[in-house]
Amino acid sequence: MMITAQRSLDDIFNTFLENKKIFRNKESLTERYTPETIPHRDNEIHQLATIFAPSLRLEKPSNVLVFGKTGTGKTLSVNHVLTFMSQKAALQGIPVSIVYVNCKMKKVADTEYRLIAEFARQFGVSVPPTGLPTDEVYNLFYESVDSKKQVIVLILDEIDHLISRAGDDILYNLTRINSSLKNALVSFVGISNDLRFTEHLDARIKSGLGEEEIIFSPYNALQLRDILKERALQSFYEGVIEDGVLAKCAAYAAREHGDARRALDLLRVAGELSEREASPKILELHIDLADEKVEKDRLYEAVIRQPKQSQLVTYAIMAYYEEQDTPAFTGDIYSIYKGLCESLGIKPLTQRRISDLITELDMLGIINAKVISHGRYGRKREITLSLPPNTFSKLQLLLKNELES
DNA sequence: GTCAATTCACATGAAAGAGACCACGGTCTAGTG
DNA sequence: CTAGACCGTGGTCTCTTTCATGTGAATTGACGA
Repeated sequence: MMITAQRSLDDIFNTFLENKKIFRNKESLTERYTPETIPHRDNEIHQLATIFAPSLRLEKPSNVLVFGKTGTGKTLSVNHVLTFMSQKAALQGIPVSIVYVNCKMKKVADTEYRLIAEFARQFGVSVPPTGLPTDEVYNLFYESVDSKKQVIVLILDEIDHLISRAGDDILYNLTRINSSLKNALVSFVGISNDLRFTEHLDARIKSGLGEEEIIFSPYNALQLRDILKERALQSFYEGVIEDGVLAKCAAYAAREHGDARRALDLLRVAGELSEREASPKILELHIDLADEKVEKDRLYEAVIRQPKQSQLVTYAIMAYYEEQDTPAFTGDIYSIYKGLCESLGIKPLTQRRISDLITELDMLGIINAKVISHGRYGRKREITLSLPPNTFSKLQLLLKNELES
């Protein structure tokens, strides 16, 4: 990167043109891409298919909960099975509809109202983004769906997110939808990243929603390598990948928790890096660089996208560590934060709120916060920055600009 | 020395408020024939 | 007479504040050996 910055523009474009390209089709390394086959998921796919088969006879399939860490192919497999099934149903003239909703999408489906509204919308009813009572939206949904006998499968991706934001009443209402419908049959697929997600649920909901449960275990390094091999075939030209690169990439991703998405990300970024360097091949070195870059970009991105108050807190934490080596506690951070607010002319939030913001930053991986009891000296959160040291100053500058604007 | 009570400095929960957004229905106004 | 502008009401949603309760080990102080 540093090298390219010093070369003249002409040079850069020339080398880019002259160089043999590395990517054949970058698309197949991105998240949007749906592969034809899903390696190492035969069992799960088989289970899913068995569960949903009854819908082809217009019987209500069981509700399913699908668990697994990110990048283990949950969404992919579910979509794969259900699209296949709906195509088959369409051929035979069987009324089966599949609706997919990602509950994590902000402003789309992260509250009860929006979720039902989104369902209704997918069935062709126009629902205003706000303003209606929630049961009104339920009624609109019922009307749109109940006109004829049909099977409907609602996929709720990242359902744990919905629950944590909006409580589990939603699920209770959802599981009772069938009793309000005369013709249509509705069943649910809940997809969750959190394995312990059902622990906090009401028992009735748990049994209602989780009639069947499927667990997607993480990929191991070997399986990841298979996946990478397959995708690499489509996305890169032949011979541009040095031996051992895929294995290393797989090993890096397996080190986290067998996240295929991350593995593909790494490979893509490594490809981009080597292309930029005008290297004819992707080398193992590029995987290392990519690993660093992916992590760094994620951090920057996360910090920049925070609302102003969270950024202020982050800034306060960095300011603290500029002065001190001892670990920071909530009280320390709060007083720095208050000082910052004063100098910027912003009304400071209460400590209660800051405490929550710190928890959020921790979950995003921007900082580490651990509750430690210091006995007589209280129970505090020990806050440390989880930044590689070389990113510190850059991030600080970035934040400063952001805050001043 | 041992043990339970105390204590600190917050963490964590619950509830409710503020302010933004929006739909709907009713009322008012200006323009039209 | 009617289309459009303009309220008022009631709804959701996010971010906060307020009030209340919980927490875990260092410290304290009573107790007995």
